[in-house]
Amino acid sequence: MVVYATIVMNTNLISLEDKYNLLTGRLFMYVNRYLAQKFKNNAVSLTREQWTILVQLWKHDGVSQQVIADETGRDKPSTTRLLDNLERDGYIVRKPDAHDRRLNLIFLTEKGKKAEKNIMKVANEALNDISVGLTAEEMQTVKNVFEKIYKNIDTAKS
Amino acid sequence: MVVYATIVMNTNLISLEDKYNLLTGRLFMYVNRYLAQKFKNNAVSLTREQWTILVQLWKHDGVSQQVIADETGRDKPSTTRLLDNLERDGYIVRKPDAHDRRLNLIFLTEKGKKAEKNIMKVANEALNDISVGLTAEEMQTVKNVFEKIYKNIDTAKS
DNA sequence: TCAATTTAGTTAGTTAAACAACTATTTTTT
DNA sequence: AAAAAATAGTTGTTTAACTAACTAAATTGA
Repeated sequence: MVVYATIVMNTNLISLEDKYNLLTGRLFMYVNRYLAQKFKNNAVSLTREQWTILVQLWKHDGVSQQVIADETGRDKPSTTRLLDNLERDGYIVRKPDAHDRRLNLIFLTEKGKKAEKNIMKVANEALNDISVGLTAEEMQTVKNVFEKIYKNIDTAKS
Repeated sequence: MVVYATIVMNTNLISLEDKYNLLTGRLFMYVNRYLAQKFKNNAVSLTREQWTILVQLWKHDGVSQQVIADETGRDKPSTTRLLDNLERDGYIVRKPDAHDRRLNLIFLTEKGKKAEKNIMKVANEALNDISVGLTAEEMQTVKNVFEKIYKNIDTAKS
């Protein structure tokens, strides 16, 4: 009886309640909401999703939509529509690739390039606001846990 | 110079890159996708969001929409529409409160009650799949970090 | 008591994610 | 070289989040 209980505990140390609370997206809903508020209060008219695309483009633009989709973990239709809105709002332009006519290469406009400094200032403030009091050790653990979960999902899928 | 660098490091031990990667919703997107896939493969025709509402109702039904909104961290319009779909699909019914005619009380139907066992079996499998190899200590740290972030957001808002 | 405020819920409009189905182009295979 | 398969991107449809504006009912407070 005691032995059995021990075995169960060793293979499943974490309550379903905990897993439920940690993995079902509430934190991200709140973080998203906070970032949106922060953007709004600082006259940054971008969504979090648009911002994640721009973050990639500020590292390197002139890449295809598929590259951006992969870098941001989205599917193609979601990426198409995010880029539609970023193009409409003048942050990016699509240019057909000269060597492979299936590809659109995505370039930042002047507006898109100039926006980086202020937007990242606001975004970094938001990230700092919400991570007050976190230690490097805690952050490392969270990072490891997230990595494990990514791998678990990848394993389970196949 | 060295002193200054030390001060900066002590108050900001965590890289922006790390904060960005951990707090911008990618894990959640993948978890959501995995849960949706698991539901589909097991003939559970619910979204993650609908499921989180049912989880609350399985604990106690007969509560108002506002209570459900608060319990699941959503605003009222989102809750209204999730309940619209759950009602359309026969999992719940709305009944006006006899004592306060502003309130709709939400009750599980027979279908809603009977669905619990199978749906939670599938959901728990998914939660177990993605948390393979996590230790209780890691989980506790993640829990603490999430709590800190909740508090930070709450503080920063006001 | 009755006007003002608060609370509960809905509706409208925008953005985004998912899947499926589609076109156009390139690459592979035979 | 031509058919088949793979790749890039778009469009349509459903679900869900957010904000703002709205109706109805209850509470408050002058």
